[in-house]
Amino acid sequence: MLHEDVVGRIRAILLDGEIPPGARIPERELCERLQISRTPLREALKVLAAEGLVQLLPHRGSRAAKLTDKDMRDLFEVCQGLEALAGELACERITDAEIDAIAAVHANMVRHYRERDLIQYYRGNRAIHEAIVAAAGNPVLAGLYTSVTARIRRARYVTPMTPERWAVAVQEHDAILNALQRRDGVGLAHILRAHLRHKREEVLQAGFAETERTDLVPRIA
Amino acid sequence: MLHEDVVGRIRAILLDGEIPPGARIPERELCERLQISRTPLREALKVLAAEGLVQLLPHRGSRAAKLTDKDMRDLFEVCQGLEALAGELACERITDAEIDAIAAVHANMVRHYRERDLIQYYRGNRAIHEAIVAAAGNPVLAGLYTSVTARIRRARYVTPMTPERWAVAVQEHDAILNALQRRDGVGLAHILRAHLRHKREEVLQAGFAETERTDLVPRIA
DNA sequence: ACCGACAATTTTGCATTCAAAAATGTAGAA
DNA sequence: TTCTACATTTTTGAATGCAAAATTGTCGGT
Repeated sequence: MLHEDVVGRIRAILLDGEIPPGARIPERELCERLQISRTPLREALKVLAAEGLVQLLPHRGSRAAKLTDKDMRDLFEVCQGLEALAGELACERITDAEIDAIAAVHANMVRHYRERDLIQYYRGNRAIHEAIVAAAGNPVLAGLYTSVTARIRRARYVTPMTPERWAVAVQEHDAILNALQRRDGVGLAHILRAHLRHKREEVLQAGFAETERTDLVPRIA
Repeated sequence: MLHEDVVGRIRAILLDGEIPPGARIPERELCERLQISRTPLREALKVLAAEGLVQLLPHRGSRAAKLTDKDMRDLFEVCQGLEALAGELACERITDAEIDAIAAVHANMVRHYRERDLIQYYRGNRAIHEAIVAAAGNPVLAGLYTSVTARIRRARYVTPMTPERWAVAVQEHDAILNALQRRDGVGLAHILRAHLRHKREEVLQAGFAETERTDLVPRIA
């Protein structure tokens, strides 16, 4: 197995929550499962630690990183900035065909909304955001976006929405598509930021952060 | 030596250009120099590869990454986005004391400009940009900024400037400080973007990219 | 002399091994 | 019984060893 594949496999395990945030990462088990020895596994863990998905504690092994409220806020904030930038660049560079493709995904997503199929709705939703970033034609930006969004993926695409919030989100997506079609970069950036700000507020309100707050858990006695 | 230190040492060696872009990274030599074995060295190289400073070629070792014109453009583009975001956030969160500190560095930098001391000018320049990012109070943003700017540091802070361009850059910095003092986030974001766009144009014009363009080098005969 | 095939050497990537550190378990004293 | 000191076990972090791959060097054919 290639180094990048090892990193990818472990990343997937972490993102799927198979090793939940805060849990210790069992080196020996993962070695058996991936059929590799500790050397390449540990190389991968250090890479993932640099990405922020793994927390390394010297002489105490590694844990799946846990996000505090502050982390979540910071990540969303950066994500807003990256998507806004992507939106502006995309409007300069996107082709008509790419816009049409996004419009199709959008229409499909709206259908899923009408059917109240949250899973499928989120799938389309994510595809649209990623397509906009891809259309920006900037691999550096795309790379940062991937690593930042990976860390908030679960919060962003799992949180249930109130009917009101969901309706607003769909409206925002109409506006996003509209700005794209008009190639209104500034407008698109604006909408994307608001869209993500709303999502962030929702996520934080839902208390989706992963802190255990052991300091608030009273000891027995 | 701690893992993070190993990464830092090698990063420094690469950023100093001691191993120039495109050159092979001599594993055995580095091991001796850092007094470590190949295992921790290779862990560090994988981390640096994930950062974009090192290029790994399967079964062919690692090289110091080389930036093409496109890479340079992309990195500057992202840097613009990050600094603009940092500027907006900084205006919301910066304290009066922090602004005063930046104003002091600014005054000093202007003095170095009058003395035509490019080295010292760049030092202050960089300190100001970093202080703005720090004032944004977002460690995630700061982290991305660090890794993106590391890759363009040499291009950004070594390129000589024409007297005209230098004068304009100083004016832009006046405007940056002014926007900060007025806590005009939108304005600051605007100026920072323009400032970096100009720098990027300058760098690209100077042909600072690190591509060898072997395809353009005519063979003998 | 020049090119290509084959052998020798080097380098890479990973498994294994080993010492040090941390975690765990145990026994004895209060 | 409960706490602490000590021994045992486990886990971590790094060095070494080994097989596979790539590079280099050599030789024979043209």
